[in-house]
Amino acid sequence: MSASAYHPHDHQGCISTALQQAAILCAEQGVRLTPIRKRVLELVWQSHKPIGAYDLLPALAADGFNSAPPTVYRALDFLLDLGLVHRLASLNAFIGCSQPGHDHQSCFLICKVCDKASEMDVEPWFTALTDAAKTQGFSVESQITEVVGTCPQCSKDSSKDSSQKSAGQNS
Amino acid sequence: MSASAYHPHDHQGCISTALQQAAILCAEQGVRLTPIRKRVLELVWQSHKPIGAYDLLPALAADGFNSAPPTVYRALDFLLDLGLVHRLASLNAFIGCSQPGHDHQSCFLICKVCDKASEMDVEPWFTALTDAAKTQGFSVESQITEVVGTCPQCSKDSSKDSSQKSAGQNS
DNA sequence: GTGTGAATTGTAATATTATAACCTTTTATT
DNA sequence: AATAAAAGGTTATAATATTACAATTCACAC
Repeated sequence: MSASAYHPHDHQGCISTALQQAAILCAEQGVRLTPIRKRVLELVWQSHKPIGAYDLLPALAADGFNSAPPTVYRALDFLLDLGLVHRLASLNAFIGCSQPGHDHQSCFLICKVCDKASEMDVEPWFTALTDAAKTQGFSVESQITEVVGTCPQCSKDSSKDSSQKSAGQNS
Repeated sequence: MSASAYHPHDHQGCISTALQQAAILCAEQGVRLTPIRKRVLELVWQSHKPIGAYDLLPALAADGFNSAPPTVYRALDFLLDLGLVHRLASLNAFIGCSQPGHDHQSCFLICKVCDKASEMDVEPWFTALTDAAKTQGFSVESQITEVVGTCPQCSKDSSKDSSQKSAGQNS
């Protein structure tokens, strides 16, 4: 959860937690977490990096699900609406939300070396932006902040050798 | 310049200022502001809203320039590299930079009513963001923040009537 | 001022991401 | 079972962006 996505961790645990939370959230909202939606959420979480919509299609096909763009976009839209996944506009890719259900403004730290991304809570940042915008008469509704840099794992790796690109620290 | 983009203003002045600044910047950097590049910059500035790459093509064609996607993307890439324009990832659109040459972290306030966008300096809070990331071991390189909300002009308009979509306040 | 290499532009094709439109199936409810 | 709403299937296409390579123009050395 707060176990900074870049480090090795029990990712299977992350996935099942996410699926459980999703089931609860859908029940609360009275909406259906259908097999396709559930599978898409699982696939998004399974990826160690933000994943593109089209990258989900082969896996869906392999599972015997229908596999055409509208299918996956519908599922993603559903998950986005519920806040179960986020879309990273700068990457045209999707990532699981680590605090679904909490209506929060988030910020993504995207590592330019390993391409992984992690969500950071930025309530103070958001408050500052909102206030600053307000002094200009602009009323804020939502925001996306996407930060590019180097994650701790890759910083560490590069201080040792210098050839890594998403090597090692998986799952 | 800091005349909050949403309000009526001498936009022709904005454009010529931008072109002059661009010429200076290119001279400083020893790069060429060719006719195509200059025209693309002008067109981007001429637009009252962030403008898509493909929306630039007809105007280029009308000017007798070559008009194919690579042409405009090359020009845009050139301008992006120099910091003369920004790309708004959430809109797949481009907008002129109001402080070119100043290596700055900015934030865009995008009005969901009139679709115009304005750049806000976030240097003051950027430090806080960077520090927060640093406590997680993430070293920040760059950042994009795109805020959606309602601009002052549209807020004012909607308090009077309720049917406006980019009407009126042009140029 | 000519030759040379680098930068820029032209051109055609194609990749990638996302949506529209319409029809069929499934689900929940009566 | 009848019905309406939701979800999914299917085909086509829109919108955004890039690759690859050829032709041209430019800057600079000679």
